[in-house]
Amino acid sequence: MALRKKQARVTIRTVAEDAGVSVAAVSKVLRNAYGVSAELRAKVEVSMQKLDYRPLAVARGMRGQTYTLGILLPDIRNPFFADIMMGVNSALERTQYQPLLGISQSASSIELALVDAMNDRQMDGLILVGPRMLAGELAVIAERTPTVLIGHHPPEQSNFDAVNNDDQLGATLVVRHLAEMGYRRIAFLNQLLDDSERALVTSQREIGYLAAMANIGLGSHARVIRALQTPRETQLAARHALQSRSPPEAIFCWTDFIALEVLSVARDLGLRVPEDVAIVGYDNTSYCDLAQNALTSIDQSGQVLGLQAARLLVERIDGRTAPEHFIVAPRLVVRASSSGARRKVPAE
Amino acid sequence: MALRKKQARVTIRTVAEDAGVSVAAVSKVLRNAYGVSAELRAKVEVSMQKLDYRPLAVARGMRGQTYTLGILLPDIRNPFFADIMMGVNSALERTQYQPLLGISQSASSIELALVDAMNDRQMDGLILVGPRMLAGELAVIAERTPTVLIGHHPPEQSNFDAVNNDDQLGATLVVRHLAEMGYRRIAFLNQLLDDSERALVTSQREIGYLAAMANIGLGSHARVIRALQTPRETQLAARHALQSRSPPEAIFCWTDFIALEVLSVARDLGLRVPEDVAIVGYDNTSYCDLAQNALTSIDQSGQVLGLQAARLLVERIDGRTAPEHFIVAPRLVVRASSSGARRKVPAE
DNA sequence: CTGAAAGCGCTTACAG
DNA sequence: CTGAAAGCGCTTACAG
Repeated sequence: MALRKKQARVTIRTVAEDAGVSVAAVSKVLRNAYGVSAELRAKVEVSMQKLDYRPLAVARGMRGQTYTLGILLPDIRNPFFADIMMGVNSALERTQYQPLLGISQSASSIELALVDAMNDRQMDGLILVGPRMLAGELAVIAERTPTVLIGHHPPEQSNFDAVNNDDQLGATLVVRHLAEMGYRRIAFLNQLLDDSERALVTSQREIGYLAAMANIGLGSHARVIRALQTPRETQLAARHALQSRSPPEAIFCWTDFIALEVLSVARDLGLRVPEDVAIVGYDNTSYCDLAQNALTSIDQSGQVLGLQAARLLVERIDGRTAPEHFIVAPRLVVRASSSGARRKVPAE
Repeated sequence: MALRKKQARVTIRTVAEDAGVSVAAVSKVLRNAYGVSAELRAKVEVSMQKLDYRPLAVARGMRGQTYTLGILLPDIRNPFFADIMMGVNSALERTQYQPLLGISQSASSIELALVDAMNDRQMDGLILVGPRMLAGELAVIAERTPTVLIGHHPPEQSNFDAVNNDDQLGATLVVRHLAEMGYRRIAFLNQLLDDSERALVTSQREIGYLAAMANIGLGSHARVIRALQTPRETQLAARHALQSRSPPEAIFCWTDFIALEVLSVARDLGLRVPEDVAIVGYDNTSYCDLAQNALTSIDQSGQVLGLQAARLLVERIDGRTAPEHFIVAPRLVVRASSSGARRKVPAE
């Protein structure tokens, strides 16, 4: 008298029997494989519909694909990643692929463990957002599973695809804008990184920042502040810089998220923004638009990045091996945090 | 000459041969099943280590568990969910379970599709955060898969567990606080919901708000504003309310996220906060602490909610069937957005 | 305590 | 174009 759960699952075999065809035939219809007549396909589709058949991804994965894509996010707190996910979702909407997310909390050890966990679950492909891993580790991962990176500038030759905005250009746009507004002591607030992380977008922004400062003759005013990306460490670094003997006139932060913390510190110190100090972020997340923030930022079109990454990944799963690198142009969005103040143009 | 990929995967059979035992024995060690001698276990563990064996979750799932838990988030943009995830992760850290996230964008149709996708992937259990589904749909889901809800108050009898903060009490704390500060025309800004969504936390907050207003004699001042949770709709509703003939003196928003939009509108309208209008949120997310927001809010300990949900889910997977409902006490965190103004205590 | 065999629900060659 | 059979890597009864 086994009552519930005993309503025998609808499998590919049930469908085959109902349609009066072989199991292999149903499998072919499922995969849109070639070599099935229109009539057979129609019969099978009717039965699938009637029986409300759902293929078990886990079983498909034993021989073929799981139709599951693993998305690795460093940090769910940064709203920029929501934009990326919107793009990924819309690219995958009409496909059989289902994106599933893992959160690494920006720790490379967790990243590696997550990739292992995703491999154990036979993900068909991986999108890694801002990974902290070493180049060698990335190569090993991509060797096994089709992989696309977002926010990580790859070496010349790689076995994965990459999608980025032009981070050096983005930083250049910020520096030029601030210089035009009359700011000279422009600092860059970056994450605390080690040498293995030069490929990260934030390093690229730093390179662009330093080059732009030099190019417009402000090289001697360039100053990079580094802090772990916790609120506490960020605030300490900002407070320290703003209270130093020769405080920056403007602080360009590697992401909006951090810029909001700096804005908070400036307010706490009684500084006027942008009169006493200008603040600029990166990513143009939704928070920039709020009147209490009015944060100048660089729009790098997170949605486009996500969409392109998903598109490239599916291509790669389908067999492409030549690496592609998709680059989006950054766009400066000026708001009150860096504009409107009456500053005199620097003497020189 | 098949070169790469041909390095034959290490399977349970490889391990069995290496250890000189049966495949079944390795499986038992893997599952910590009873009936294996210490020596056999030791031998197997040495071989697993040596061969760097990783069981394929997908294959395990064919007969047993996949050791994968599906977490359904309505919206990755609300930073409150990051707190929940920290709790989930820490509860699962030392287990074999891997949480994987799906984002529903607050649409019940996507929620249902996501649950289907997760079932196709044989998730061992589900944590649904703030689901919009109907009670009947939830019951069907929980019948099939062990399920825990966060932020959704369940009916008396249910076949799933629930973890919540006491939303009615939270709303009461806010109303009392605002009344004490001298505000009388206190409005509540809620989502636009239909009747089937009474179980949602926001509805519970509304009930608590209305009851508290009545209890302290402000019933005639109670006013519920409803808006879709897009920035645009939220701003329109806030603007409309604040510019009406008898604008609210305080606006209590169902979540921080929305309160920040209202704060922005108030600033845009040239209103002083909290002198002209007080604003209060819910969730006490990290943004509340920023000086430019200084948002009074209710802390409902997202981390604790996530931790307890994961704990209850594992218990349920292990066989518990009696439903549990875990409730966290809300805590009011007062900041400048509702305090510090010199308001006279209401006449009566 | 230990192991040989069947089976989970699919896909993949391979015949017909 | 169609199908019977083997197999993916595990777990589950069931014998021994």
